[in-house]
Amino acid sequence: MNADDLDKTKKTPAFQMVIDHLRNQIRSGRLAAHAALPSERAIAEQFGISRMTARRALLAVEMEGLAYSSGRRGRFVSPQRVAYDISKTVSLSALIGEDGPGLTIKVISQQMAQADAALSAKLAVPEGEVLYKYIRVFLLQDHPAFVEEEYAIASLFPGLFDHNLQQSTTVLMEREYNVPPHSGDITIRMRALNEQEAGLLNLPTYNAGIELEQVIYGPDGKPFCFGRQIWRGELAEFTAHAIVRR
Amino acid sequence: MNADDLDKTKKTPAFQMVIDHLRNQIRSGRLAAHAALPSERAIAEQFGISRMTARRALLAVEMEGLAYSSGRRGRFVSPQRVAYDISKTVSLSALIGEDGPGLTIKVISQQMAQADAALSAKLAVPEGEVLYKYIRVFLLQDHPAFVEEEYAIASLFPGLFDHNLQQSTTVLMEREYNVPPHSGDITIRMRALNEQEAGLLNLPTYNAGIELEQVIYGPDGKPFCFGRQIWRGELAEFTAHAIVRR
DNA sequence: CCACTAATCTGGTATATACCAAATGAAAAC
DNA sequence: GTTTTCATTTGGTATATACCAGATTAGTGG
Repeated sequence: MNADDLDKTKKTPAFQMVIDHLRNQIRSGRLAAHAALPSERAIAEQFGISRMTARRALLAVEMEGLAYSSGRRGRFVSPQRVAYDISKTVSLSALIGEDGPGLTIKVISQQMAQADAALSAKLAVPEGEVLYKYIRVFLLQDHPAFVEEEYAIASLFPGLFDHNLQQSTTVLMEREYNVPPHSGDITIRMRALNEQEAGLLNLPTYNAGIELEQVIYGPDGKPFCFGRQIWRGELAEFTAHAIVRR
Repeated sequence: MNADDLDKTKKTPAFQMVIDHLRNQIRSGRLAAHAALPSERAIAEQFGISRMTARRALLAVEMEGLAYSSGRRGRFVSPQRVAYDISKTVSLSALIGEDGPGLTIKVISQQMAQADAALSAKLAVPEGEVLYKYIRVFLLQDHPAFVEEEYAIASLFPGLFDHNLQQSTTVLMEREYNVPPHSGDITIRMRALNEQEAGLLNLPTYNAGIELEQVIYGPDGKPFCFGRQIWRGELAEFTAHAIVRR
């Protein structure tokens, strides 16, 4: 498809037609995950449009989750979404398996923190309660999937920071502290990334991602951990099995 | 805040600073839901930037879910998100209550359809099985929240289309056909809107929304209904309670 | 006061151009 | 063959301008 195929007499904007073309190319399976897409300038020349219009089409395809931009290196075809059953597990790394072929966890920061009003409500602790706070990036095949900011009640997990946080913390908490996750309260919404998240996920700050917040409860029904994951929108897929209550 | 406050010697792009300003204005609560935001041209003049840059900031704020654009009428502050507990109910209208003060359901189309491969898999029926297909928009206080495309097995609901579809179909199916929803399988992801969806939700087609797909099962464990809801991203918030299984 | 028309405002689409800065590839030097 | 430097390519940011078309407001006439 090229400039001759852009029917400019129709009502369909040029950028839409380019979106359709790119979408078809990606969805056809002809391009592998992480395969490079043509540059803004190449598309502009190919279709006889301005670079800004080409850019717009590429941004839309990114928005659709079919592609991602990687700094000045170019844009690439997105890998498949990760299906995460939120009604069965509260730990993605436990789900995928830490020894799975593609999962990498990077610790970005860790520190002691004190519960503010919001956190004290989430964790059912008094304001000022000492918490562990750690921020990590989860990468799948070296491709950042989501950023997680998590808080754990310090009194329940003495010496938590002496352990390697590049693993499932729920598995760690169960193994080392005998605190198994029994249930979780989860909230999912779409929102924009902040600067740090965007930087860690290699996305512009105004991009939208999917946020998954969860409070994890132990067998005694008390919360012990609160986390926020912000996912690249094109990678996230959450499933659940619901039993209807009346 | 105006042009004097845009510090152009810093590294922060102008559009980011305008985003921050708009975001603060909206989040401060000084603007009510559905209050008008300044136009692109007004912001460009106020901050001494180009209209394209102003536009970019406004689009980002929309993307963040804090505002929505309404044709050529302008941009407005988004209403609050609707929290929808997907682990308890499979019917949003039943949740909100059809006699609730703000819910309106509009039927966009209805027709008989035949199950293709994908639908036959979802509904556990043979390909070619006769289905009801209906597309509806759900509005909250006259503001479109999501578009739903739903399929129901025709043999289970004779004369379904003789009923008013401007109501909860799960409630209708239980009341008129004694087919109560027992459980559901739900999938949530982020994707771009197609043209029809975008038109119905008053959004540009390249905008991302949250898609919620669900298969509804009766007490006999057989699926009877499959639906796809595509939500305006700024309005959706899904919650769930998970029991951890090992 | 109401209806119609014109003017104005709004967001939407597109372009050409300019510049920046990170990343990559090619060429030159050791 | 390896390292360094330069050139090119890439996405990112910004601008001024043009035009379109829907929506609203203002003005005019009955």
